[in-house]
Amino acid sequence: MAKLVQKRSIKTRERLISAAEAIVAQNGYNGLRVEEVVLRAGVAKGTFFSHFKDKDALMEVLLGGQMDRVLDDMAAGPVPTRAAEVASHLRPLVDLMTCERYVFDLIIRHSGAAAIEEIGEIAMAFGKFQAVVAQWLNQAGFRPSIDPHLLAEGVQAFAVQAMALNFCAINGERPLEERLTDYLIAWLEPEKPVDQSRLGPRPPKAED
Amino acid sequence: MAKLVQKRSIKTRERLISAAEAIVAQNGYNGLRVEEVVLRAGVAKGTFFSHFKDKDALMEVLLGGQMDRVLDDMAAGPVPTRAAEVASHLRPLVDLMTCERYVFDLIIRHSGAAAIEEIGEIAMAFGKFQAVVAQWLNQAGFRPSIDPHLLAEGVQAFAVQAMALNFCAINGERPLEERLTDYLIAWLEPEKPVDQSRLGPRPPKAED
Amino acid sequence: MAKLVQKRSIKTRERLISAAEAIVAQNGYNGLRVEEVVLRAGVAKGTFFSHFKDKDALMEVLLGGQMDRVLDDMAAGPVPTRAAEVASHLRPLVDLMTCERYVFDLIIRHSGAAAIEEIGEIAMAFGKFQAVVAQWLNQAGFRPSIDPHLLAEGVQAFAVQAMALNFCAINGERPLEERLTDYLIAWLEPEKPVDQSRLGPRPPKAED
Amino acid sequence: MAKLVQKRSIKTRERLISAAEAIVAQNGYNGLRVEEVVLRAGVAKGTFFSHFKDKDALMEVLLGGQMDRVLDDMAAGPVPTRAAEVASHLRPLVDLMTCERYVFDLIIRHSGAAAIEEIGEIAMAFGKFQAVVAQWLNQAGFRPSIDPHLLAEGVQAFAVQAMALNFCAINGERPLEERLTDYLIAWLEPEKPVDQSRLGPRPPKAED
DNA sequence: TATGAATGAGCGTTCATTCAT
DNA sequence: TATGAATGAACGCTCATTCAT
Repeated sequence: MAKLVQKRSIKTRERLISAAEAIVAQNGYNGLRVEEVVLRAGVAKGTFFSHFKDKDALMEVLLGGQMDRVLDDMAAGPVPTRAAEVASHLRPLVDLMTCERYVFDLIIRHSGAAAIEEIGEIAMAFGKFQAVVAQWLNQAGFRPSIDPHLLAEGVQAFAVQAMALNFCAINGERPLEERLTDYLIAWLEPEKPVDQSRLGPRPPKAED
Repeated sequence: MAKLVQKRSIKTRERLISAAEAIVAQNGYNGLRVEEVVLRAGVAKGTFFSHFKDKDALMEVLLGGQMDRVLDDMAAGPVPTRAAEVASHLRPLVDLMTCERYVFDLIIRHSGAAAIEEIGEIAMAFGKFQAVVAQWLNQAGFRPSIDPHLLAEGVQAFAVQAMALNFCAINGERPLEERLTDYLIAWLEPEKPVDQSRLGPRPPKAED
Repeated sequence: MAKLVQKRSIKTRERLISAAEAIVAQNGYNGLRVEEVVLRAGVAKGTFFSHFKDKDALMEVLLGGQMDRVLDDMAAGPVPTRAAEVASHLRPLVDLMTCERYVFDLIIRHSGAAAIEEIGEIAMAFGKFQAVVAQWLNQAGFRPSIDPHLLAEGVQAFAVQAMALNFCAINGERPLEERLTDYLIAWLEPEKPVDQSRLGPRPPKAED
Repeated sequence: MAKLVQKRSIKTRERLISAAEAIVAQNGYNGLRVEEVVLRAGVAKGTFFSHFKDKDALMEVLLGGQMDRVLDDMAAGPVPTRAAEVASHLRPLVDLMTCERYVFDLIIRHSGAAAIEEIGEIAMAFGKFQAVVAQWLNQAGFRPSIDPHLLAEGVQAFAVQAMALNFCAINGERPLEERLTDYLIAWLEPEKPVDQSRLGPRPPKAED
């Protein structure tokens, strides 16, 4: 009996999420309106807010879920063996995170949990991301003297940086993946420096 | 006459900025309301928007100015010669950027210019940051085989990452600077890997 | 110029009130929705709340205005010379206050100002009511040994009591005005006691 | 078995009431939420509504019970022989009714029954109040030419008026009992008019 | 009786930004 | 430039009450 009641609740939650996903498919994440979600799900507004603290909480579930699926694919796929491959393997996640400026901002804002009780889906996804990448780097044998978790944090830092710069028209010329590749080569394969000619004209320097 | 008008205009702008600074001192950046700014400055709301394109433009002036001052100090100070020193030299900038979550988000959002015509104070400050750090790294001779500008971008990426993690209760134990130092050692002194025992509790060591 | 701007504001306020009055005429006070008011007035919701603190504030203006008009008529009309006349002269105000249960409750709730700065239209109307009635009683020479203001307060007390009882099905048989008349005779003409047969069968008493 | 169920039912009802009383003690009547009541009582929300028609029904039980106890004390106590004594004897009831604005409004709203079947605890308490006061007035011999029940209704009207005015900051200076005393002197002892100087600051007098 | 998820309908808020004067 | 009323488009909230199980 208690279970039946719970089932109803779970069903409602799923209907809300499905409705939201349908709207996102049409209008994008930024185009999602709580009003429309409850309309499509056929539930009352109050019901929405008894399932999700606020709109962001729904967003967390939606985006966290997407990230999770992408990360599962990444984890299931082949292990990249070179820095450039790491960059290209990150593509699906990067594409998701940069599909909308709104999405990028939201994910970054939720990338860490403000409190241990508040670990949301996105923060969890970032944890998983760290684990997957650390596993990759470990297996591929990148910089074995460095803790793979530290390396993985660096990969995240560079990925975020590359994505952030990608939203700037000023840096728009440079493809995101190319920029990320350069970062990762320098980070993961420090002994094999980036081809400097790619960086554009450079003032002569003493040590050059 | 034109001059008089200009003078009045400049004065108004200054009054708006002063008012804003006073409010920030009281309520923080996040607590700043345009309403209150114009109230304190004794002008109409519309006047605000004839001086600043939008609220963010004011924020840019306030925060960009702060960053600028900090960067000038950094540039005028001694050049760090080891990764750990780089981390500690970044302290003032890091402190400014992490004084409020709102400030961090805002600065990150404005760290790159959306368009070439729209380069704001914050984006400029990041340009300066890049220049200062590249200069440091160049002079200190970190990883000479790598373009100092790429290295500097990495320093920025790691600083941002360390700051972002600092906002998470989950990672709260670890001091920001310690974390950043580890990043920078691995990034700037790849041949001298991070001491892995630092990731947990750490006994004092002779070479410290 | 400042005046012109104010004029716009006054016009908007008037349009809100007119719209509200039209709705009340259709659906009653209880059927008034803020949403519909702004729709009819053709203004934004935010505008409503910059003119009225909340829905009750609008209600105060509407009902306070109505009360005011009724009281002006009362003041302009002839002075009642007997208690029964006082009761009948109060009719228009009583009718207004009992037109809806919602109205009665609201008026009672706002009949006194919670703070001196918060004197609303309804509280003011009650002040005026006191003045009008005191004037009546004074001119008519009711109980000259008693302060007319005290007498007027009593009239208010009895009127409210009669109205309150009128909302109870249990007391519904007795017409409001009849009940009020009995009260007022006993209050304003104590030497001329109420006809006791009107009160229904009564147990015999020693002093009867 | 039926008895067992009844017992359980009665116990549940009692737990609900106890929980409500505890909450009232903490947060006042106005701060009582059905949610919290069921939480404290350890039952489901629906259970509440199978014991009480609605929230007001609970309030009736709580407040009606309080009023009842107060009225029993009043009935058991000595009979007031002068108007001023009536006012002071009403004190406990007045205190209860004015402990919160919410309580006053609620009691007034329930002071009469909407229908004969719907006579609630509060309406019953008012019936009792009428009986007690009528008995007092009859025994004390106030205005013997007037039906004590009419007199008692007047006492209620004046008490309510005095309480209502007491909630207004505007009339805040004047103590409730003093005001009520003046009303009752004029109502119950019409031949002995209120000393008009009492309306302002008042010198001590011999006959007091 | 007991359960607790769902309801619902409107209120009030937010506050940067616009625009007619 | 200056004014300040008006905008707007959701969001979030309220919370007693209902109802299917």
